[in-house]
Amino acid sequence: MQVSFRDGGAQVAHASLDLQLTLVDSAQAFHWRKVAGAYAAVVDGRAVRLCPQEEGFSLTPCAPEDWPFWRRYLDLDRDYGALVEECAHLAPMARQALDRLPGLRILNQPTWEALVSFILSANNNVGRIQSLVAAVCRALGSAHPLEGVGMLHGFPSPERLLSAGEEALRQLGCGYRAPYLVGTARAVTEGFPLEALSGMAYPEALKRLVSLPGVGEKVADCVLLFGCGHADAFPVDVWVERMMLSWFTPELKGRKRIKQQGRVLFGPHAGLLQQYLFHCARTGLLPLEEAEGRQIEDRGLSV
DNA sequence: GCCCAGGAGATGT
DNA sequence: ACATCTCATGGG
Repeated sequence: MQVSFRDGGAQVAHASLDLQLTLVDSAQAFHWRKVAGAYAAVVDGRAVRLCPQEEGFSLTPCAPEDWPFWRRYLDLDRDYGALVEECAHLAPMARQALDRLPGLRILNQPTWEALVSFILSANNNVGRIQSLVAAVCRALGSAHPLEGVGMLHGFPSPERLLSAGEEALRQLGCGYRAPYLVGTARAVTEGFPLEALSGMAYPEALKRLVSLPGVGEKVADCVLLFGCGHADAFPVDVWVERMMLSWFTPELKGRKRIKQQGRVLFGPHAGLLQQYLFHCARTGLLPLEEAEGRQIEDRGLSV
């Protein structure tokens, strides 16, 4: 990987990052806006535009001192080839999922941003999560102008969510998740150790997260995987449940047991593989065996 | 109208 | 421990 800085931005030569797949289609983040073939968002207060280039991508603006942040966010230091080798012994569907999605990387998002996103994701579909996150950020997040893009909005701080209140969040379309967001924001302002989660052992970090309102085991695992660097966290939603039953462990009942099985089968990077499998199942890229009473229809996921 | 969506929380057994 | 309900909201 080679990086050069000019005109206030960074040019990155990197063969293995698919921006559309990683930032938009794979549903690990919901706030990236597509603008004329590029991708724009505010992350941790930094407005940026990512643009695919021949043999890599550009990042604007990006001062040299900001580069380590984005490098970490995009998980560019991980050897995804090693993940493929780790999974060589697994069932064919696991290797196929990895083969089918070159350039999918697992983001390291700010913990608070992942937490807000996945509280809003509960019993909701990807398209609506995207528009809901956008509405909350636009109404309550700080505005950042970006040349060639217009105004971008970051995630509102815990203090801002708390002062906005439940009713304002309902007005924005959060529904019954509004009080969850307010309660979690309050806990964070009162000292919940968000930044310490990445340094805790997985079971301890999970226990802390599920103590927050609106955070059950699935949401907690998403926050740990996408926002705390816990690559062994294994979120089980409806798609992962269907996928596991169809491809790996038929007749295993209950998401708790499916998660346990996934963690044992797939090992310390189970969460990374989970994301490949999740995307293949949800988009129909790899075929799910038809379950009782459910037709596999063609879902248009143009986004 | 019904069913579904990267579920969580409360209640009952 | 497990099953069942309800909770907003919008799209198919």
